[in-house]
Amino acid sequence: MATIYEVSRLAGVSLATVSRVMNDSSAVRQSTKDKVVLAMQQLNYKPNSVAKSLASSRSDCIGVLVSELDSPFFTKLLGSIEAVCKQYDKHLVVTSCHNDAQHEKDDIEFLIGRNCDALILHVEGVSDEYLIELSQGPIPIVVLNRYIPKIGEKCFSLNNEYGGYLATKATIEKGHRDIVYISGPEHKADALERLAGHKQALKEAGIAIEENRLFTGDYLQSGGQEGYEHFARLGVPFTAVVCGNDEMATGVMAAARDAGLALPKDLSIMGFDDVIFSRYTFPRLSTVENPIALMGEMAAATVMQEVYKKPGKPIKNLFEPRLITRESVADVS
Amino acid sequence: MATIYEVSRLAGVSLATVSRVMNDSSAVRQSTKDKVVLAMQQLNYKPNSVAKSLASSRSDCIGVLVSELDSPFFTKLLGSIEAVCKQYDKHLVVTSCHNDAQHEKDDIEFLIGRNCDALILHVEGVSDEYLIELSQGPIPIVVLNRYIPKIGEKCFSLNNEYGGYLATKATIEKGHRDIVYISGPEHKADALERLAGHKQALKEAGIAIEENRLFTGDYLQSGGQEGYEHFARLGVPFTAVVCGNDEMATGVMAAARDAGLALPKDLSIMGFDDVIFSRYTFPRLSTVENPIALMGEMAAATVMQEVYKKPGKPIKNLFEPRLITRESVADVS
DNA sequence: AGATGTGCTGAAAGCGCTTACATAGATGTT
DNA sequence: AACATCTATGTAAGCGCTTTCAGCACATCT
Repeated sequence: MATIYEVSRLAGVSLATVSRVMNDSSAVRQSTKDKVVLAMQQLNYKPNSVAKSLASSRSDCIGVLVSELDSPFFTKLLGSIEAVCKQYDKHLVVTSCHNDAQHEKDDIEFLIGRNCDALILHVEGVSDEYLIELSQGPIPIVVLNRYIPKIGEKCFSLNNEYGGYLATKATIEKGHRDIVYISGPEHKADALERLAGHKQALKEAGIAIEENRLFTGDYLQSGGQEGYEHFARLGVPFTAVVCGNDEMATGVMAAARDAGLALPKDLSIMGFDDVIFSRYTFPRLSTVENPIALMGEMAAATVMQEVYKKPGKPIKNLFEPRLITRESVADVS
Repeated sequence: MATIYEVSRLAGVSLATVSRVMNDSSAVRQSTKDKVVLAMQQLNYKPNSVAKSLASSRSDCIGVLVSELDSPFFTKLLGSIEAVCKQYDKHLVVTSCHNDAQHEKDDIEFLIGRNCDALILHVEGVSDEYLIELSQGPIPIVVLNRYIPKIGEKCFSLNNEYGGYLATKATIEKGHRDIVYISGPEHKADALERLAGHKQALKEAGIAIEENRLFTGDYLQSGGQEGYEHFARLGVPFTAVVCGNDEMATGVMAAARDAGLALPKDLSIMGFDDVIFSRYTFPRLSTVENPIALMGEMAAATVMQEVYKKPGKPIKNLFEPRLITRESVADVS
């Protein structure tokens, strides 16, 4: 691999000039520029971005930290972030840290050590305080799916509580009163917020909130399956199950169908997130839209504007959920 | 950020010794090591991996290039690659290049310039020759979903033709004779191979291969939808549609259902890949297993063994598809 | 006693680039 | 003609590490 030194030799100029041509960081006479460009082509010169990064303490890389890689949720997120970055010629260093605070910290430090220009974080293990402190450090961060008042302008999140409220309210409006809820894991803030919204809707409708109508799942299909079986075993009567996310909703679908139920006639199911496959299920899943892609886009756009001073559209931090009515919730009124 | 220099000062040793402690690259007396470790802790020292990378021309990073980020296929792939890398403390630099040869080349060069220790490539634009040449360069590569004889041991791929054969054969065995096929894009090798397998199965069964029973889609849901509508408009009779991948199969499902058909009674549908949501559909999709996760794992394992000299299980390069019989293909015999 | 080896440590030369700062030449000003 | 002002380039000092080489202290062998 040719280095800048060889280019400068061949072109008969100094290192500094070559560097200036590469970055067009200051004026270089056209004739000189031509010589340099020619030399670069002849040597098939490719700048070494590691050296560049060390010297300039910039990297044109954005570190992204997500909980998992292999879920439709993160797929959507990553895809949208990448699309924005690509547009501005920035690159992604992706790490996934499975919800464990220490892992998350390690990964964040790794990304910082990589000279990432900014960090986009979807973390659930570390504390608010840690993130606040981090945000005061030299490297800009934005956080996804989490709202921390002190650094609100760096947070991109959904009004989960309202989403949970919408889901259950819509179910009630279809005439359901015997509703069970399958929540996401207790250590996830969004799961708790959605649950709070659910309870709010029940309360407004004057429906009692009973502990045996709540099951805590894992946000995976298996959680939905277990939840359905749990309630069936318990013998509580229910005509609808509202789920903390779409994956669990499909789990319920599978389990209910295995139990011989016709959907949605015998059982109504409500999801949350509107991930890609929710419109492929049968019956197509009624759910709450979570504008994940938009959030990712906004997060990335923020970085472009703040860190790289690129012009851009105004930024939006808080997203409102929207009910998506398909066919999985039957009318029983 | 503290640097190695400050650590060496505080510990009263040389830079070299600190470096040796960090990497335990050669013997250091225990008492010296203790001093260094203490100093590191006191200064909360974090090594700068960019500097490390420049000095050592290693990066502990593996470059991954995929066509898209936001598809269940790549999700599965990335997830499995990441899992292996994490185990060995290696990191991923992910890029996506939307099937365009020039983009792919640019991205590959970017990754090389990043000092990636190895490249895992899922590319469809660049030529075999380019990849062969690349593989002779200083940086090791493996290629996914593509078989290039000259560098066979670096390729990880599925026997797509046999998979296509299995899918159609299974459909025929259920008694179908009027079968249409929705293929993936013509520029994708795997799409063509699957189609070849399909034709082979037809031939064996003595079913004529007709051009108007073939539609070329885009591997997306929309392609399935368009395909169904195309055939419906054309008026060719068919009882089954075999699809180049699961996403198009779900597209067919949606379109067929919109047209008022009962599935699978009125129309049988066969997919390919067994991506995550294929078991969530209704009827659950019969498909061909594509061990994507396993392929990713093997690719990553190869890198660990070859590049980092880690011990590991034997590597497998060629994968055999397996029929997964669910409920989307009805028996009409 | 001298030769040889062994274990640990330090000095210093990079890795390939950026970026003050200095400088030389051209131009303008009085 | 003397000076200031620009503009375009070069010089050289890093960025934070790794790694070769040499050297020192000590033990071991003849």
